[in-house]
Amino acid sequence: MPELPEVEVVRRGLERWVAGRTVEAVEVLHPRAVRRHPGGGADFAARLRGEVLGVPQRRGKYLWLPLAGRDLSVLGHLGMSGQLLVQPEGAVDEKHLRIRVRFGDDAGTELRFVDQRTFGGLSLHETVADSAEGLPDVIAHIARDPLDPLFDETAYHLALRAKRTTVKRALLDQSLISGVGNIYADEALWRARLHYERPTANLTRPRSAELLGHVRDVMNAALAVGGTSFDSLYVNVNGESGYFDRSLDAYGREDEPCRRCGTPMRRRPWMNRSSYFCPRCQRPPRVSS
DNA sequence: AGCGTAACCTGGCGGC
DNA sequence: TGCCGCCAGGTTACGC
Repeated sequence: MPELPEVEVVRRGLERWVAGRTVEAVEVLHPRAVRRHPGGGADFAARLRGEVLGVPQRRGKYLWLPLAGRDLSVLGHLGMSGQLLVQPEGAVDEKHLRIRVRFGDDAGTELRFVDQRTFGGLSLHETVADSAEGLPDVIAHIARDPLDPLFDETAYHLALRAKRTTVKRALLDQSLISGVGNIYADEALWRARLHYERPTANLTRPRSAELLGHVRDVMNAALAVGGTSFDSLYVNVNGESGYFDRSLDAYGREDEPCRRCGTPMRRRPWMNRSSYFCPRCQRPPRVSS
């Protein structure tokens, strides 16, 4: 499932393969793939035609392509199963091909948005007025991510202290810190030896700094090997799978021995998903909700 | 207001 | 063999 490292791998692929190219035609093959676009599929296609794509940017799990010389950006989110593929023109359509972008050059490739579960999509938005990188206005509420040099660590800590919630919820709250999903949340919590239901209100500054360090470490490790893949759904911009799943310490390891202490790892239903943890290294808070 | 939960969606898989 | 229910989870709408 694409989280920050996987999206960054896609962003780099787009930078190499589509930045600077001029859009010739857009086909929207499924309405849900453009449901965040205010004008619908026909409007999306019409407004993108003729535009020149700038250098792709990313914040958390969102990525966008600023349109050259315009205060507009194409915003993308991969959702659960989205892929952005650069394919040869004429290659057989993928089963779940949702959007095709053809270019007015002779490079011989096109950009495809493929998405089985249709949680992801593309849309066109005006950019925030003072944003040099062309931040789309609809994601202005998304916090900077932990790999962003401008991420405000002090503000993050103070927000954690002010919230009356638990630590994993706070890690997944994209308005506090972006880019963290269920997988990297469990990995960082395991590294920090924190139970997912620990209240954030009494986290000390050193403890939250340590947790943030683990979030950065696990994301950088994933980036180094090109993202994570658990099945054939996630591939990068050129259709290459990542290999980070082989080095996960917590996620998906129910009943397998903790890599620190050997205790069988556990899985608990949590927020319509699962939390994986070591019952010995990650003790639950005294008062569990 | 702030926090927690349900719904959106598809296909793989286990069980019967 | 085939069908049914469960599971995966990022985001947002909604309710308390």
